[in-house]
Amino acid sequence: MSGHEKSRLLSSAVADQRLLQHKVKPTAMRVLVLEYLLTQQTAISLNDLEKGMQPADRITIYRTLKTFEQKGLVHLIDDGTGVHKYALCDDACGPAEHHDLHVHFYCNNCKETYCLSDSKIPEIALPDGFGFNEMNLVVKGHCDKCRS
Amino acid sequence: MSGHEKSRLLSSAVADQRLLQHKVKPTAMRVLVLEYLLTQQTAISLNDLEKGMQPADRITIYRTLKTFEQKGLVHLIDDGTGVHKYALCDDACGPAEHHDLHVHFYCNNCKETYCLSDSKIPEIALPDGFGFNEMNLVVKGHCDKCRS
DNA sequence: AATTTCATGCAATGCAATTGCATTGTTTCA
DNA sequence: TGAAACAATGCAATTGCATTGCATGAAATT
Repeated sequence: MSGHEKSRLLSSAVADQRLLQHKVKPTAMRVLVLEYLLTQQTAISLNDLEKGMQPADRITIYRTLKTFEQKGLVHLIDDGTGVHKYALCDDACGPAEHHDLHVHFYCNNCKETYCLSDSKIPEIALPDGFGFNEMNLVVKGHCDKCRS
Repeated sequence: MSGHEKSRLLSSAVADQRLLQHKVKPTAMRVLVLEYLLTQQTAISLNDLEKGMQPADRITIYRTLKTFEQKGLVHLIDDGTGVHKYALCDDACGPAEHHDLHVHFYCNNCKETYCLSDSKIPEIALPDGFGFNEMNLVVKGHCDKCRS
């Protein structure tokens, strides 16, 4: 390991830890992506991620996110805009299943997508014979910043 | 008006009525699309609509659906598959707003998308400062046909 | 050191939504 | 009625994004 590598690892011990916990090999790229995600308050698209951490290859980021998703670090959000958004999972998420059954909020004004971790999705009464597996609830409106 | 045209109009009085109610000029194309939609039990994609009523131009169907949506005849459903689905609205829908705050159900087995008109979306508690406008709730699982 | 496995980067593909433009049909109005 | 204005249609082309193929490079394992 080079000196540069070592110092990088030291400065990103948190990210490394998190990667290792989820059995993801902490490469430079992955640490960078994870660190960037850690700075975000809202979900982010591949495009914005690419812009924010240039120079970095779009496809590599894409595959990194896919790996993160499979290992339970990140969940993919479909907010209805047509473009995928990504956000860090709670610690409780693992490779087998995501525990992100929370509400997502899309602000029609600033176009940001929030994870409302505290707003749980209530029970829905389904017609007879229908069996529940997963669900996706997106609320749209104006966020706190855009209303004040 | 030709005899053929007249008989067509007579046989599709229901569709014509519905179009006129929503201030949509009942052209041949629009009547055909609406009649096809009336036969559907589940939401349908542009692709399937095109296949089902060939020969008909894909783009024209697309724009017809867009018109229907704007006039409150049809609502567009984002079921998370990435392709848009369309379904007829309740009579209560108008041009200004859609009253389709019902749950949509996607069957992971038969890939059909249902409008669960009777399952209303419950109140969601949002964080302070967040204002509600619209919402989209998609439940996924297995439908009644695929479980029996 | 050699082999294998994994990560990365670039190019290319695929799919669906959407737009531009020319043509045709329909309404309006003098 | 006839011409102008407008709306609907059809075809071609474009866009935007997700996704895959393939070749190179790095890392781990023996």
